[in-house]
Amino acid sequence: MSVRVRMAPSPTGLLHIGGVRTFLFNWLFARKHGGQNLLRIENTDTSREVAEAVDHIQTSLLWLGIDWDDELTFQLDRIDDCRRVAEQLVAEGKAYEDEGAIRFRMPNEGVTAWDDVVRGRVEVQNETIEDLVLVRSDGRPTYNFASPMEDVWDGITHVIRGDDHISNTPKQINLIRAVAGDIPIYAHVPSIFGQDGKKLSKRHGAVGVGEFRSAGYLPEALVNFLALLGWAPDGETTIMSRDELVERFTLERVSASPAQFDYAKLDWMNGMYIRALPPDEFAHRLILWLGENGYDWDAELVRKAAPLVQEKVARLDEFPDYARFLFEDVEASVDGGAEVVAAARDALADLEPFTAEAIEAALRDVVERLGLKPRQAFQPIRVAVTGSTVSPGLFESIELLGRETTLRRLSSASHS
RNA sequence: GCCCCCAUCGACUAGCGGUCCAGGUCGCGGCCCUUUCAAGGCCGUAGCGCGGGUUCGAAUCCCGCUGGGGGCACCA
Repeated sequence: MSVRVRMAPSPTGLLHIGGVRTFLFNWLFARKHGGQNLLRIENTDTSREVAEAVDHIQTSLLWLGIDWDDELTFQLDRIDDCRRVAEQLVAEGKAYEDEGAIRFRMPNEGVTAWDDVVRGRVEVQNETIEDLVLVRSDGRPTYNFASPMEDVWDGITHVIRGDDHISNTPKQINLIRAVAGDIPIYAHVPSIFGQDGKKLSKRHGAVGVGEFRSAGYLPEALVNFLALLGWAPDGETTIMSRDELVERFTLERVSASPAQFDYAKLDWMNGMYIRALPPDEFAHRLILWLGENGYDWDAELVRKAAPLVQEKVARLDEFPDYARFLFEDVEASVDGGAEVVAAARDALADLEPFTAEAIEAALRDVVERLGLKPRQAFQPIRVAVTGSTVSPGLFESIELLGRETTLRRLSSASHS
């Protein structure tokens, strides 16, 4: 039997990173087995907000490269089918009316059990399960009715979802039995905590996919990182391509214990991916990111500046701080070092050619003449030219800045 | 209160009875490189929650405790 799984988000404003990790596991599992991965929106109304959220969900997933098969479906579209099933269950005596709602009769004795792929066998005493409301008195089916019914109708073979659904599972199993559907295989993946061990929330930083995107994370790095949260192929490998992830992923190796989201490690991994990018590709990503985030910096200049910062940044949003001096005026006040700054100005005034190599030779010459240590000499020049004590390589920076602007900043700083 | 789940360095994890005085990665500390910041290289730091069993032998199996988490809705 071919594998069929589903991603079933609620249409809320932001796609939570914890949910995305669960969806990623679905996707990896489906792709690994050549199966299908469906996208099913668990909506209960059709407001404009929902439409926007659905849009946002799709955009976010596609940005991460998590795609789906077939058309996406909406829970709301199947409420009539749900109602019919509920009526049938009432007719069969398996459900009953209760103050206008329809309730499903749970068995009163025995146990309901399943072999969870990540947790092993889970058993629940039936006497602890209350009769489940299938249809509310206003006629709308409940989640715990609609969701398992959709799993049956969609031919879902494996339900891979968050562990907050564990206690729903025995209810859903009993319901599926009652309608003579096939019980899917369940895999309950652990939740993700913030760095204080509490539930991941806003105050931990980014939690929505969009926030990670605008923070300058690369989707492939985020996917790699997320995959390793609660899953590991062997305990040694950390950097894995998407293909390798697909090839090596197994549900059996998903951990049962919750993981904390470590932003520092994500940053490290993102930096690894950035440095591994071909320079052209890095520049391309930068240009796109800058455009998405309100910078109208000259693309050609960005392309030239990109190689100077590629080794230095962990996230794309660090680029502006390094390269701003190339695009905007800077405050160049040097305190101390006026002498070397002035000498640098003179050395560069007529330098030909105005290349990093020649600039370095000229400046090193100045440093030697003045009897300074490189460290002491270059820092005032750096501050004068870039307006910051932290910058890309000085000589390359000066070449890119150009003679005219460089001289102006050097002059201005040496007179202050 | 009742039910269910979880428990290895600060973090992510490997480990599925002996090969583990516990391995990898991030972080952190030190050193090297160096025009700043990074990157890179090298070295180091740090852990099996507690108590009982089972066994010749336990991080690995069982029970209890403690600590976390989730659920007990006409929410999803």
